[in-house]
Amino acid sequence: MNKLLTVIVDDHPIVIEGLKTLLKNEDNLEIVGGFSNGAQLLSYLNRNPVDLILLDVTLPDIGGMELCQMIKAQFSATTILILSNHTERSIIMQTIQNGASGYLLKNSSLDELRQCIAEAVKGNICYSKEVVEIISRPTKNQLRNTPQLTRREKQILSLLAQGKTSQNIAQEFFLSPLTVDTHRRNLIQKFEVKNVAELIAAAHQQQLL
Amino acid sequence: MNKLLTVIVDDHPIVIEGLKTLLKNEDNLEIVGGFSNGAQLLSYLNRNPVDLILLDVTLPDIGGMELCQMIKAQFSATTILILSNHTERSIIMQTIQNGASGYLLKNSSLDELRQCIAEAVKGNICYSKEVVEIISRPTKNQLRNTPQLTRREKQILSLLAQGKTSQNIAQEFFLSPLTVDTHRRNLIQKFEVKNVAELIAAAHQQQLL
DNA sequence: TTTTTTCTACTGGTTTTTAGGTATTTTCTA
DNA sequence: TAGAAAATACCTAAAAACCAGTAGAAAAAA
Repeated sequence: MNKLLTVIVDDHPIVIEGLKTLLKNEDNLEIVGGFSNGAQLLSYLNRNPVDLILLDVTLPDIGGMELCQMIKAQFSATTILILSNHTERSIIMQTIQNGASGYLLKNSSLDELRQCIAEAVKGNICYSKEVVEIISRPTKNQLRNTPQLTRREKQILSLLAQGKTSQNIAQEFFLSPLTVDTHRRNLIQKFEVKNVAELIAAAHQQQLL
Repeated sequence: MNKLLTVIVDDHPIVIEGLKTLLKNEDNLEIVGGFSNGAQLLSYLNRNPVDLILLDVTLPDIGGMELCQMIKAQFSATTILILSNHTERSIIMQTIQNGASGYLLKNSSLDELRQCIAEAVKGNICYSKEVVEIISRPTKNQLRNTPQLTRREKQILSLLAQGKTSQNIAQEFFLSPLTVDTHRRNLIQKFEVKNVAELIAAAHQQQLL
């Protein structure tokens, strides 16, 4: 079996060097490059085959998220492992949504790194222990103030998210526009937001849309 | 080591029976119950300890998503594995966001099921092969019509999602409200939506917020 | 340095939302 | 079956959003 052609992308040269040293004795992979920004990485990918990318999310020129998407769009066979210090749930979830095969914190052990690499190239998705902890603990915000919505309110919320006006909605449900208005106002009250725009954002954050 | 106390929740009794039969020879787990709706499950959980739940997302009384959240809020030690036929990316991602430890399609092999259970109780998150495939392929929709936003537009989009009015935004950026209005209109055009509410929804779907 | 894009700002008019309420009927549910 | 919750509907008036344009200055790209 060929060695995994691996590149490291991080804006701290020290991290790149550290990883190179840590991984140089692994007999199943070979570090073929280290880059400190997204542009360098992309230009390398265009000229050379790469199996695995260890990617930091904070880069000087481009967000890791976008980069992730771009790489996956062009080089879908390449596996991406995120290596980051961000402990926010939403960021972790986003990287996976954008095609990453795993997420590790930078203080992960070499063992964890090894294991995740192994899983990732097998096609699985893998997180380090702490990351799983973050993912599985429900955001306090999320569960605490999730308003209890009635059936009608849910229906109307969903149509509002489709850009419908009160009149449109009223027609769909054979209601008076004034009624829809009332529901809309109750929604805004329940979510404690200022207007429909913020309402949609809040509803989205709480997975209600 | 004690056997894993496992319950199965599915609205098709046949599936419950099938799983019971398949898993009855596993020596590390014991099926202690099978339920066909969410209410039954919750009432059982309130009286009995359960380590693992094999959960279908489509139930007659309550959505699997909500159920997942509720279980995790009350019984955080219980591991949830989703067993479903839905192949939509968004649904899969949501279950994980709601605290599930994995996702399997119902046509998964017994081996995959075994492996996922093992991973899940170890605290990892695990998907069957097909599911990983679904997750890693970028939604065509998502990449295709993601509009290219300018710096200002991004800033304004984000404030709109916070329920700010054009005047508020104008003040924050020392601009004329009319200018903000223009940007807002350009955003609505670029996203091909009808108003700000739909704009926020669209932006959210494309991970721009 | 020219060209293009982005940012800025305006006019004028229409539609919709938002904020303050009130009130009746229907539907759960205890 | 009584009481609570939900759904329905209305009024008024101000505020904000939306539509359809135009156009100069600044910044970035070619």
